[in-house]
Amino acid sequence: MSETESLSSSLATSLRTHPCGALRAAHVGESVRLGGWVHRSRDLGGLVFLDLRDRAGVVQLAFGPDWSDAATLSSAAAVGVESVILVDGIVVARAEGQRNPDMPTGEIDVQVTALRVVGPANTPAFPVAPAKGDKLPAEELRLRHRYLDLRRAELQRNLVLRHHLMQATRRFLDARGFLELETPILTKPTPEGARDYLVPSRVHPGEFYALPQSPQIYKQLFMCAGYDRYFQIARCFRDEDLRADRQPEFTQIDIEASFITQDDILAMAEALIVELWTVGGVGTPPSFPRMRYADAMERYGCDRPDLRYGLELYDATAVFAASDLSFVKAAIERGERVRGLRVPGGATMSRKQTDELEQLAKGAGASGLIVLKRGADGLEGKVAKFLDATAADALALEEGELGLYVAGPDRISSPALDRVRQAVAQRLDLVPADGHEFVIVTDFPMFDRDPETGALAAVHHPFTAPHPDDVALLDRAPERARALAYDVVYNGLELGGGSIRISDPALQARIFGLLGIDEATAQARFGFLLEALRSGAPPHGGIAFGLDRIAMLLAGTGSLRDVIAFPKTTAARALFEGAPSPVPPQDLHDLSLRLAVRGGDA
RNA sequence: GGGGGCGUAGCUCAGUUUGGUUAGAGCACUCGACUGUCACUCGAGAGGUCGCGGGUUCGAGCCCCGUCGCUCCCGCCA
Repeated sequence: MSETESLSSSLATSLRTHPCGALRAAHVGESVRLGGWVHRSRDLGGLVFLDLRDRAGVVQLAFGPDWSDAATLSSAAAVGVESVILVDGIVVARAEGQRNPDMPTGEIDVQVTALRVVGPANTPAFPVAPAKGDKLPAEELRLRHRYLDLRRAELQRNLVLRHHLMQATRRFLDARGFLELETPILTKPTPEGARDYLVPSRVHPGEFYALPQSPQIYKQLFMCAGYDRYFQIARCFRDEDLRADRQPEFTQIDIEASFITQDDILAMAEALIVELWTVGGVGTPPSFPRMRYADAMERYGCDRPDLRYGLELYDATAVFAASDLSFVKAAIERGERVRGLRVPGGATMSRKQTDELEQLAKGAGASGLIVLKRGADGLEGKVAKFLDATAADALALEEGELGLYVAGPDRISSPALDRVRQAVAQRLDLVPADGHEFVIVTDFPMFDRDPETGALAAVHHPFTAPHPDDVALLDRAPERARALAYDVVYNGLELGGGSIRISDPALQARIFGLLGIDEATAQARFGFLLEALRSGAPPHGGIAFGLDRIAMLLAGTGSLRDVIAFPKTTAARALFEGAPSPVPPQDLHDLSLRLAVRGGDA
């Protein structure tokens, strides 16, 4: 309401006195001039009604012989939907029985005395005004005619929300002394793990810029330069395959600060998220629980656990070690474990449903899924006969419960049980629709080891500081060393993450060494960061949030395409403009490029 | 890179199971009627490369092969 009121005065121009959606009973008697799109029209013969729409809302225009001349009346009857018109008229109160309680402007009409069609519209490719029961047109059409899709109330709401989230972010960070600083779009190929988008240099034949996957190195340079609180609503680019929640160009709320600890960053990050969720109309607790990575993996099999429901994992190795299941005993003798979860009420699941769960577990690499139900007479299931009478109690299975177990190394059983847990929660409808469960996961490992090559890779990125207690582990058992890295998790989704960075050049060199990056390579790839670290680097760290995903969650939509004005398709195409596209041979020549594939009809 | 779904009028869909006359419906559109509608109503009309290419067949929207587009998922995305 307050937004509509403030729009009312600020949107007045030489061509209009009010935005359409702002008119109310208080305006009755005023002469107004309006501009907008014809939302719908109803021609009753002697009377014509047009619904006029702008971004503030919809108002009904009334045309009639007592106040409109014949020419105005006939052009009102003839104008097509989605045409842009300018009208002069008088705001009148509607008679009893003619009011529309479903419209904010439903108390009044604008009796039009003059009409000008300034932007006639062809019949739109798909309807902008929703009819009850109408399905959305195909995504392809919506993208191809994006200017029409963006006219729809739903997308306007989403983009307005996105705007408010961005402004709230700027206010919040500005108030805390953060400087909004920009970083280049044409950059050097980055140490991130995703593929880079490359841009050929005309001036330097054979050389390329990369579009940034994130401003990571630049924000550290800002810290070294003494700009001790930085933020940016930064566009990032990654040339990887798309998903409903993944676009090749996306926006991060990128934050970095100096002279801080992990707790400082996380307190600030919590407060920002609380602010954004408030803007989105969703209440949150003032601070979020913390969970160590190792605990998250042990209890949920996942580094971003969904805490809206229980179904925690537990260790059942001892029970199965006492069984006659040879394949399980063999696994246990190899030092592996049996872990699983109890599903209250799960004994009602059909064989077909539990088979599907097993397929999920196998799809995640597990060799199988042990399914046990506790009925009135004890354990049921394919392997029940290999377990003794005390097993049900030892497994803590109550009557009516389903137990699901995976034997194997944790690196297999965790992801398998994670999938099973999520699937069970969905099938049994255990996920509360209005649940809002945050958790901050800390103490991520520094490295993981490539199972084939045995090489270490940075879990976060190569500039992440090790946990001070684990520095000694770096040489002895680097895969056990924890990092000062953290993620903010909401309903099982990663909102953002970050780390404390290495500010000691000697330590940074050591980490590069562990990652197999030799000095020459390090110098070539990010020498300028190393030099900065050697030139007086403050302790610093930061965090980055996915703005698109946050907007998507708060808008209540399942697709990033609904909160991005001009998104790409899953094949990374922009259908409205037809990008990417072949370029004329001359352009390639100027860039010293020759195509190895034949490119289109250019 | 792999797997699933979808593609028929401007839009949303039916028709494909079991090949057989001229491919239908609702909305939108055009024309006509209508002075209080708000998804106006009523009457009439126009509108089709069944995504594209090839094949099987006397005959293909329907079966087969290929291909393109959109979408969901796996891989991938520190």
